[in-house]
Amino acid sequence: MDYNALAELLFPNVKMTTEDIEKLYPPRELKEGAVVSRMAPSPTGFVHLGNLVQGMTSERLAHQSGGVLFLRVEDTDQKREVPGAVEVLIDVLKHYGIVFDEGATKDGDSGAYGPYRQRQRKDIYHVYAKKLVREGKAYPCFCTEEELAAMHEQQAAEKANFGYYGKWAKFRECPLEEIERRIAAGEPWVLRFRSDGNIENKIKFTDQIKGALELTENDIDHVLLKSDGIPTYHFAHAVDDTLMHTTHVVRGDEWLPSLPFHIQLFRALGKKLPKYLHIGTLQKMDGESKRKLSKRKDPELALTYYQQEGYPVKAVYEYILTILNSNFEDWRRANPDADTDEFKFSAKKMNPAGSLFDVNKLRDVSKNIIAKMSAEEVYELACEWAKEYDREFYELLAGYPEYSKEILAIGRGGKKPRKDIAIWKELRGYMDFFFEDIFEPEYVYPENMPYEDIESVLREYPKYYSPDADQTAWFDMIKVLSSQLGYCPETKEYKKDPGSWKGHVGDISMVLRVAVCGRQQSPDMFAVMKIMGPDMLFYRLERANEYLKDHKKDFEKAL
RNA sequence: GGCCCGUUGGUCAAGCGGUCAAGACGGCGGCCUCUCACGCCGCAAACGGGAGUUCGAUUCUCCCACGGGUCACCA
Repeated sequence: MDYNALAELLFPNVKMTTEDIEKLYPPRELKEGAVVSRMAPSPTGFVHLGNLVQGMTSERLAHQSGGVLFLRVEDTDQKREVPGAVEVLIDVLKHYGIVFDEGATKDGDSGAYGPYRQRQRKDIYHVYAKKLVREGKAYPCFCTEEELAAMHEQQAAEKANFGYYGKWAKFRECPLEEIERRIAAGEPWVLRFRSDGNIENKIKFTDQIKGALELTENDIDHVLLKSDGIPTYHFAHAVDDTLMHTTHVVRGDEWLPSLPFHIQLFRALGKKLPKYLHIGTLQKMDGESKRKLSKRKDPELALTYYQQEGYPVKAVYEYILTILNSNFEDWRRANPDADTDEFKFSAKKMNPAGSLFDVNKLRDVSKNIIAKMSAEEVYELACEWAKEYDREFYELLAGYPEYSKEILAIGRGGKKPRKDIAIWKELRGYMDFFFEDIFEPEYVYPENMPYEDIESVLREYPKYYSPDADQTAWFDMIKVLSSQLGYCPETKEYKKDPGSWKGHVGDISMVLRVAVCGRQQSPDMFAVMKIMGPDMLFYRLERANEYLKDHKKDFEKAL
């Protein structure tokens, strides 16, 4: 077989050589040990947790080492591509703090190693393809989809391994004349790799995460170029990561099965293999068993889901960091205020197995992060979220900024900050009673209290309240009111001798809390009253009292 | 089915030949407290199974089981 003739037949318009191209992609001038890595997502319009996990790993490895992180869009599958997906992708990644040094941007590309969109690199792949053909390492295949499907069935029936290999590789030894004839007839073809592998052979390989691996050689003649001339992932990966001088390829371990093929490809091209980090895929609990998170079934896989729910970006980021490097948690405890970039990220600490996504843990991380924020910061982020997802609440926050911030400042700062909310979505429910417009009280009072006493508290309390009192004085007055009504002013004393009292000061406070907040849980009542001011406070007491009177019968029935 | 990866409490996980097998989340109980949220204290909870190697295996080897992934002109 005259491979040169075949190469000319297949790629008559390719004049450049690989050397010509490689001159355009000179080695990067980086210090020793600098990692060059990339994110290489396909633009399907769906950015998921896996993308972030992969992206964060690449980002840390690159930037921590003084290297380069770039974004390459793998748009080789035209069928699946969603219009505008690249923009969405860039926006979402930016939102999560992944900043690229070069690569695809919203208005084109930036960087010296582009283009960074694979469809625009078609000609480059063809130069390498032609070279492989000339060296007898690739050949055209004219099989139709139907023929391939029939082959698959046949293999299933014979219990043979699936794939285009050995005797199944119909066009592997096709004579040049036949190829010429078919091409002249306009038959579509794909370019296949001529594998020299044998499944009897094992190859040793060291993955940066999984460690020493023993893999079976690839004997399948995979497709390099599809019939539209666009490369498959495999071929684009080998060519691009060579030209762009990627040193570390970070990807999900669903790629592990194709690694032997990639190793072959790099060798066939005469290029150095990058280092690989195969990350275990994120799992989720599905009934009794674990499974890979799926785009179709699991909304929580989409990054936009976390935006909608109102998880702060930092929370998602830190949670993923704890999954990636479990010692991050310890580091965080030791360095509560340090920037996450100061944490020494290590590929060696990464778990070779896939981990289960744990919403509880995410919530915990998120609570801690929100608890550490200033009222100002909480306000800003909450507004940002509400503007998009809870317009009514947003109007209130934006309409009363100072008031809102005072509310958000309750129990904030100090050694033991309140940890009430994990996501912005919950903020409304936490502070709604501060706003008359969205106040929805549920008047449920302590069970041990008779109607008359509740009524007395609601009626009498204004006489005991002074807006100028400090917390001690404020509480002392509640104690006085308690005594007047026969309730023990000291909880401890009451517990020693419950028989002598109708109840204790806590019960009286609870009545006030229910009347003012419309529920049995609230932050510190002193702060609540102070922020509300006497007008609103007294109004709430009156309103509660009216409600109480209106429902006197229900109340007595319940007793 | 072939190939590959994985397997420490419910979950995330330390461990890298000798430990009473960390810690975190969650759960439960208690303390603190005007409720809640914190905080503090405590409890329950694990090395998938079987052979080896070894004085000694969670740790090394093999087999099995289970879980996962993958076998496209998708990435």
